[in-house]
Amino acid sequence: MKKSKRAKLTASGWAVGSVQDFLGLSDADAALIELKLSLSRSLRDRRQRRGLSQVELAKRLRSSQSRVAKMEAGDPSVSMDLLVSSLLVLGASADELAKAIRSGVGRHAAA
Amino acid sequence: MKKSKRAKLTASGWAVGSVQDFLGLSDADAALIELKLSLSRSLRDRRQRRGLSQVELAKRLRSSQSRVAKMEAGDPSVSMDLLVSSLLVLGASADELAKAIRSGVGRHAAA
DNA sequence: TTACTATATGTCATATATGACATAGTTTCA
DNA sequence: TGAAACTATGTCATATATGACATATAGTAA
Repeated sequence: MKKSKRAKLTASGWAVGSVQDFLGLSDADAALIELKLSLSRSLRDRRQRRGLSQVELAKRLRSSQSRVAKMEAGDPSVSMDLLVSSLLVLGASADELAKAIRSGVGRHAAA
Repeated sequence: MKKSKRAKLTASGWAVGSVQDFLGLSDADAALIELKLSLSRSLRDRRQRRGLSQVELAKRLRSSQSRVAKMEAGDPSVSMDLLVSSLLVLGASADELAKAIRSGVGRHAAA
């Protein structure tokens, strides 16, 4: 239950691998972070393609602009549930979700 | 923020579609639930293939047997983060995650 | 400059998830 | 039978996520 070792470093342009050792993250932890970052990017992409502002998207999600900003920034306080459900609200298909998953999960040894 | 309309009904053999109307779930909400149920099934599959008990898996996850049981039962109190990170700890690949995603997300109209 | 729009960041009260525990039910094997 | 291993379910204290708000920063146009 010490999943809070994450860092906004990773969201701010750091390669996860380089931070992983520094923070002592397990492979699975690192993979999860990469996955969520990938979903974050997908969300921003989709929103922008639709020409929506964060405020407009927040309204559709019954959330707030600040939370949308945090979703897109890969903030550690954002759950995968929120990211995925937001993508679904934006009409993301199973293929698109799967694609984001693939590009977000690095290879790691089986535990 | 009224996502708590879920039901264990869905986990207990009910088709999501039939419950969706009853609970007044949106398409995106229903898709998210289906997705999580699919991940639940994947988790049980993987665990059993490895010949692990819930207790043993719980130890690897630094969690408890009861939580593992809830994960596999599709309990509403279980987050997608926990499901995915558990699958990753069990060595699930990107392909396998993507597959679970695909089979879990039903088609729904773009919003 | 000012005013406006969009996005980012920090904080907080409340909602939800989590691990742990107790206990009940189930399966398996003598 | 019965005990042992496994799984399900309910509860709770604590941890984490959430929406909302304030405020800051960045860009744009007048």
